[in-house]
Amino acid sequence: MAKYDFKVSEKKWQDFWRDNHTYQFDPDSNKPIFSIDTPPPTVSGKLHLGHVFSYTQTEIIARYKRMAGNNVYYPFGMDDNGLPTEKLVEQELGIKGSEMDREDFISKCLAVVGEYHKKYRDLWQSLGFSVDWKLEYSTISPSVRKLTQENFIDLYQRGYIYRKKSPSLWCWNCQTSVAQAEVEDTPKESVFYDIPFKDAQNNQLIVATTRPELLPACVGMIVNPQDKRYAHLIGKEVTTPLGHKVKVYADDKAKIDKGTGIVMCCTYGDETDLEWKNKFNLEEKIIIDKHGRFIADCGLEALVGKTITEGRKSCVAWLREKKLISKEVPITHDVGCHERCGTPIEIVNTDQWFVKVLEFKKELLTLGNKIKWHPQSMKQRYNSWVENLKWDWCISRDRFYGIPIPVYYCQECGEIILPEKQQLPLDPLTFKIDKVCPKCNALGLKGENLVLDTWFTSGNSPELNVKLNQPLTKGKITIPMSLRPQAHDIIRTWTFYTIVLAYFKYQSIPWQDIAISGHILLRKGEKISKRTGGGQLRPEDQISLHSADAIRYAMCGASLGLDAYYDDNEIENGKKLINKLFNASNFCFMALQDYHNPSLKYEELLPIDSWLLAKSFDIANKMSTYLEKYDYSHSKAIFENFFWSIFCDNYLEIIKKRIYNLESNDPKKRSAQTALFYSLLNILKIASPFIPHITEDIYQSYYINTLPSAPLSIHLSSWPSEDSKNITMSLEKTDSVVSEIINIINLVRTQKSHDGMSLAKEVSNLQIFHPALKMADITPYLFDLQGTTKAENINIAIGKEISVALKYKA
RNA sequence: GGUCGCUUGGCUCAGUGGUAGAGCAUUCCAUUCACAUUGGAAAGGUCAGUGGUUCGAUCCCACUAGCGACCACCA
Repeated sequence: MAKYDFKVSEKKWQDFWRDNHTYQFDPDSNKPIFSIDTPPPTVSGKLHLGHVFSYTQTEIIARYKRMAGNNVYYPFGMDDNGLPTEKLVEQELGIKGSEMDREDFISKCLAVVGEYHKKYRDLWQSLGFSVDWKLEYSTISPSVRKLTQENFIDLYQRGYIYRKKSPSLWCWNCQTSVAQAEVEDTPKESVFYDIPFKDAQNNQLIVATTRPELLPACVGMIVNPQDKRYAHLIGKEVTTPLGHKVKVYADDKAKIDKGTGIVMCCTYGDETDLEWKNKFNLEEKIIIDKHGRFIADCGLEALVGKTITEGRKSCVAWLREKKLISKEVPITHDVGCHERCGTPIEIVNTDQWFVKVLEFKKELLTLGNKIKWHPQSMKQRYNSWVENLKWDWCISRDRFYGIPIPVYYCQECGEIILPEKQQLPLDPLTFKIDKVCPKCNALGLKGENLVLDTWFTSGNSPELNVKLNQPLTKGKITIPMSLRPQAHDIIRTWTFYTIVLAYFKYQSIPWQDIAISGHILLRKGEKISKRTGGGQLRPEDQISLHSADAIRYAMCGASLGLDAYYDDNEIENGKKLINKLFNASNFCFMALQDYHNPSLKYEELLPIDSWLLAKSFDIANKMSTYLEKYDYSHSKAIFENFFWSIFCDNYLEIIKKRIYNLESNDPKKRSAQTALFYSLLNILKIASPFIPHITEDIYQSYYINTLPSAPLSIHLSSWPSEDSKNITMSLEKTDSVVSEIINIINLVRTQKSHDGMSLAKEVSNLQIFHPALKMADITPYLFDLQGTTKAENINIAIGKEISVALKYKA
């Protein structure tokens, strides 16, 4: 018998599925629709094992749902614009978006992105994902651009989007504004500098700060209202080391026990400074520009033109020289940094566009409650994010490769002027619209140069699925979709933004269910990060080394939502299972050589055969219960136990004598064959969502020709289901006896093992002692029992406990 | 600081209000009739700690400790 060669077979069946459109969405089907809001991966380089982990878990669900009678809508998208993609292109081509014509840069981006589409698609296909590739979308495609710009205009006109010049989160390294969700706390080494200020009486007043370079931007001092040390200063003026006079204010946010208890408020050191500036109506002193450099009139000569880091050094040097630092204490503290580049986020006053979210917290929490979360505990992350929002969603980015904000300004009065919807998609930098300012009648219009946060597009993925590919879906996909699968790191971005946009556009939840997967870790505590991408372990290599089925198997061992390790052991187990399935099937087909005209009548089966078959349906039911809850791991575990332990180790051994020793027309043999024929089919079906290639291979080698009206692919067959009466009848009648029979067999095996005998050692007499079973009970199993134990004679007698005594043949 | 989750044999993890389970690792035994990517078996745990509820707690409750994550703080 030829060995199973996954390298040949996996490719063969992937091609087969593609050529036969096996997973194509059928808009004319009457089956209930199960629609999956697949995550469009960010095109930012290579896909890593983290992606494989999360997507495989969804893939299993898609396959199960299809077999369970649903019309599965399983599309694929690529999020191929925005900052990560831009950086990829800049790195790959050695160019800078900021140094070239925007249109030219974008066309270069599109070319690079096209190559990555293919790479991504190839990887997914090599894992055997049952995606309908005709339903692919890209977030930079013209139709998505149009839809996104329409949405922008729509939400702007309905008052959900506004433009404002205000201090916002800014990454000077990436030269763009960022949203709250893109800020990541990172521990940074720093130093607390004690700097003397002076009060009106010329008394020293020590202020501790980690950001001495912001001294020139100090516009106020804050103390805690309860702090007796400084109570006398509240409302008075103090003098900074630079000679500025600033007033002292009281606010609870100043902690008595932190630093020296007195804080300088600078525009802007952090978000609290912004709060205080607004609360006490302080002036704004901007000393750092958009590029993160100190401006010419920043107020301290030593800082001019320097970056923030250099500026801090120079400032400290300057202060030391003037003997204005009384103490330096090194500390490590968390600093909000840009998740993409690690640069500390600054607050810079710029014109940006925002989506209102702060005033809708209550509604957003209500919507979160209407969605079913799997696992449920993940909802808490969404809740705490919404509850703690501090900024409206900043959707504008000062970058190049993204969907342009479709807005024009009157050059005379600055009025905002929108294009017509039929003109979309457009780039206002190059596309001229022929409009007169409605306010001042001026003619000259200037296009907006900001582009949209890519989440503004991908956060609308349910609508993309509804509106794109209309000829293929015929409007059958609706909101809410059935399922959003994703990993837990993007709850505060993708989950949140999608709920926001679905609320504004549809006053609806975007999906019924959300299934949150965990992360795959390389070793304890070692994440596959956005920046490092899993080191040497490339999915492509792992697949060609171990097979797609084995990798898939290894990816679905951990419970939904839990992080897991990338474990060689699990891959080995997967390979063993594939091998076992192949070999067991070969045995079955050999046993079925003289089995023709399959038909299933329970009354024609021996008890153990109907038991096995009923058991296989029962297992399928149990798996189904788990899979309906997106619990692939328990489902896999009970499959494996059934197949390996019950089917292979016990049942196949039990029936061997009937297969080998009986004539073709013997009803006892035919009974075993019928059980084999149908239970192996069930086994292949229930394993197929997990290991689709090997199961298809086996199915195609036998069932396609023997099963009446066999579907073209095992993946188009239906999940095993049987009249529950047949299952319960067979199981109730025989379950306890069969488990006693298996017990007896195991006891004999143990005894032989204990006696140092081969399991094939012939036994002249097997004496069974059992508290309840009588000869009549075991008679239907006697033939099998003889075959399994190699016993010539078998007797049973009453005994306190179950036990066996063997008399070996000489 | 707040919230959520976790703590079970050497490792990775299931699990249940009624004498603890799996896989891997370890040790021993078997072998030619599907499979050495095999089969059989042994050894290995006071289920993190303390207290409570209960006839009975690994499971329910409270507290404590450790780990992880999310959120907040970050002068």
